[in-house]
Amino acid sequence: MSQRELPSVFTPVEIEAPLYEKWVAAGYFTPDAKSEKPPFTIVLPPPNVTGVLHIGTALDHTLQDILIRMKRMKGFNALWLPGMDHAGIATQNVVEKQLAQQGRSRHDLGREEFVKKVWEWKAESSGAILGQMRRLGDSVDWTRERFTMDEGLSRAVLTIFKRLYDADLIYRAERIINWCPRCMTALSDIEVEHSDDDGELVSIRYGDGENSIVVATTRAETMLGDTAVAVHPDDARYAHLVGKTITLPLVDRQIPIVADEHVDPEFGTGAVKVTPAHDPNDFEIGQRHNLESVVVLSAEGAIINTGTAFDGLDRFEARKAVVEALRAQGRIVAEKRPYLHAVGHCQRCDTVVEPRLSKQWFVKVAPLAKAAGDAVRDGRVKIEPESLAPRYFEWVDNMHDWCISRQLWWGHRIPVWYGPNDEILVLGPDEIAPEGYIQDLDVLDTWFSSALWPFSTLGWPGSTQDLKKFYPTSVLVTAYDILFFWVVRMMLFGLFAMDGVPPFHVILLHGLVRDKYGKKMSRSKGNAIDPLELMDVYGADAIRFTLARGANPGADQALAEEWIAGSRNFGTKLWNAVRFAMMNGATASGELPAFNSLNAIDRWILSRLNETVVEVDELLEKYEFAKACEQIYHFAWNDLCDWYLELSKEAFASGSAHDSKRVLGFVLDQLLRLMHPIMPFITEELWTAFTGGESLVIDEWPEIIPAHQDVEAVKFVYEVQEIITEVRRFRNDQGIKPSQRIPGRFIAPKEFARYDSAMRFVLRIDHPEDDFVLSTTLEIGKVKIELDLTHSVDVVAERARLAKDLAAAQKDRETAFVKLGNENFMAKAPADVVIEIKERLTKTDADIERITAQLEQLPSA
RNA sequence: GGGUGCUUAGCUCAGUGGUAGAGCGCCUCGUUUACACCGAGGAUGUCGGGGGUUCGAAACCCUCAGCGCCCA
Repeated sequence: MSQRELPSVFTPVEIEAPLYEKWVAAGYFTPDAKSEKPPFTIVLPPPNVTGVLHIGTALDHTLQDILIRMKRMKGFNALWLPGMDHAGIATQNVVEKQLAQQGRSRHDLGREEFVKKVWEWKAESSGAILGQMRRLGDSVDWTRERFTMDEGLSRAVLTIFKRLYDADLIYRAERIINWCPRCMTALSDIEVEHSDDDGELVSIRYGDGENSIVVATTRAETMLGDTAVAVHPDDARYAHLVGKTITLPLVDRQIPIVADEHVDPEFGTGAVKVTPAHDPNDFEIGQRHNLESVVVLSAEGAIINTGTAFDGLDRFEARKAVVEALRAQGRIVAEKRPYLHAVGHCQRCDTVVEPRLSKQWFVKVAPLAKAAGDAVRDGRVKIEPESLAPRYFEWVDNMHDWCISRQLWWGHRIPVWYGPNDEILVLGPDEIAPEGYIQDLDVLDTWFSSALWPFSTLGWPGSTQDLKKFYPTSVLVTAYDILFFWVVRMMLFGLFAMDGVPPFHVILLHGLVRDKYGKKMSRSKGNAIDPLELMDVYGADAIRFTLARGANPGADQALAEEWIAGSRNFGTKLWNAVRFAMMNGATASGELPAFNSLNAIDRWILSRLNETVVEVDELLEKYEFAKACEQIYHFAWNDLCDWYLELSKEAFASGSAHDSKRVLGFVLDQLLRLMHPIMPFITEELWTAFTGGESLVIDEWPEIIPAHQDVEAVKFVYEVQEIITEVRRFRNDQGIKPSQRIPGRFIAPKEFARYDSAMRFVLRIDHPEDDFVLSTTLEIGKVKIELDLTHSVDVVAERARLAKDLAAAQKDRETAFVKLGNENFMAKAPADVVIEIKERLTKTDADIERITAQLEQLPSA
């Protein structure tokens, strides 16, 4: 196979896009459903159709791509299935904003026209993230790309809805739900984000004189909808009032005072106002005491139905107005302002969410959540890292019923028809409603369809070949903060729809990407990092390697541009190493020479390579991405570039490196394979140039060769490294420039003779000539090196250097000596530890003797 | 308020009982024909505080302090 010359400078942006297009065109990412190879499946947690690639997504995708590429190289029938969800609220918001610019609303268009507009928008402007995934190198199968609103996936939605309804797991009820007055829709609990906001806590006196009671609230305007005051049944302060009524100020309604166990007598005055239509706890009190629920807030968040002057006021204006009116009546007994308290915000638009009584469709979660919890408890699904499992249990074991109605137009319309006499009819995919029936106006929560993703994308409810082959999926990869958003929901529906077979074997959770100082990234703080900009500068491989290298199991990682530059530098290093190898005739073809016939340095690098392959393989299988990257980095940069190439240079230069050319070729070939899942572009470019092969994407994972494990060679090269490091240190301490050559004599056991020229080359020590004058002797282990320094030795520097070594040796000796003198240690420590300490004592004794002798030989300063 | 983490070199982090590590940063020297996106050498830590267990603790236990996250 022929080699292709590499340019001297590596330019990632020039090679990446063409390589990616080549891979896609060749169909490398498309698995064969008919293949007998074992399947390995990942479904991409569907990104939002309005979304763009941010740094957290880049991490998520990098980890998935590493796994899928490794498995593909290992011979699995690997499928990574991409697609997007339709993101009901977000998408509708985008299109509504566009309409608003033309001064129109969706109501001007009507439902049908509006939905058509959204589809048009989707066709033209959505999916930016898909293009960005290509830049990152995601090896997804584009031929299987799906969208939650596709015909097939919509069919899945209708099917599951009917099945759940028939199993009594979907119901309609009037409940307190989270309402976003801006998006004008109900939200589920997890679409609400709580933050501690400044507010006010006002204490209001209801009633007068003996028959008065003080309640406190942060939402004064809701008092207009109060239908009771509640106190604890054992609270003596209010015993005389329970059962009586009191006049609700401003509204002049008589409301009862009820006793309820759930009131905390310690909190505030021990009395609470009860607004059943606008507070979940109050709603429950209302249920228990048959209280009326008075809705006083409109969908837009304005006061209604009170018959007071407040009707029509926005809730926040009303809050002030109500407090003023009460103050005018002398009913405000206390005010705390600002008062820090938890306030719910709409995840999509940040508007303050209003709890509001309304009729919605719900999924009865308890039985499904029980199954989802059990699947993890009994080990059918593994959460990685295991330490995050409690978080999962905490969630599934306490999950509330799931409100799935959304008052939107973009999404799957709820497949429920209401008959003329209030009949309720739920229709499956191919069923048609009778004459006179009207379909529910609402659509389903987007996650209702995302929850089906692991099997709807494979053809369910059809019984397809893909479904048989690729379900259940192998691993689902996501950040721990969105475990609940879709992973739990996929579990709920997967177990239900697929007869108890969970949707994935492993849930792999990774952390969040933070800024350099571990702070959360945000646009407003200005510390956000845009992966796309960074890819322009450093290339996709650098981003991928950096993110993977920071990915410790389940832990957040800090990221800074400098670290990415470091990864780019690593790529450049590798590039130059391969270039150097090719210049020197390294080859990846032909038989590897018999291992035992090789010199120790070749055996050492093969041994280190094998160790690295074994470790990286194990680590990646355990999802230890950071440690795997560390191993690769260390092997490539330190072992291979710093030592092997340096120690081999002399042989390459003198043309005596026949075997080493093949060894180096083998090492690079294997290393590039090992790195390919993490840095696919540069490895592909180098490997195809170096080996002439077709593509690493579809080539084999590096082989593990136990016969290459050579402890003796590793030990020997370690000694060589020690010698070289010591001489370099001496040269440095003496202020001898790296380029200055020195005559010197090696006095060493014969096993070192073969490497004499290699060491001389690295150390720039020439063979002694007739005029050699011995100036100083270095002793390192078994080796003595006599040097002729034309200028005299810097005695002071040398004395300092030796004194430092002596002190270190003495300190080590002392530690070992004390241990060995400790009876308890000798009696209780394991034998191998005792032996190790004894050896340490012997070695330090010898070192001390040697260094002391050297010091004595030095002329006095 | 209930859970749950974290605290190791200037920064970001590894290290689950046997002489404290990595990357980046820092200091010195250096263009030696792969690479200055580089090479060589170097400095830097009472492992948050206190107590305990152990022959031996960064690691195990208790306690205090600080920071974070999730849920309410």
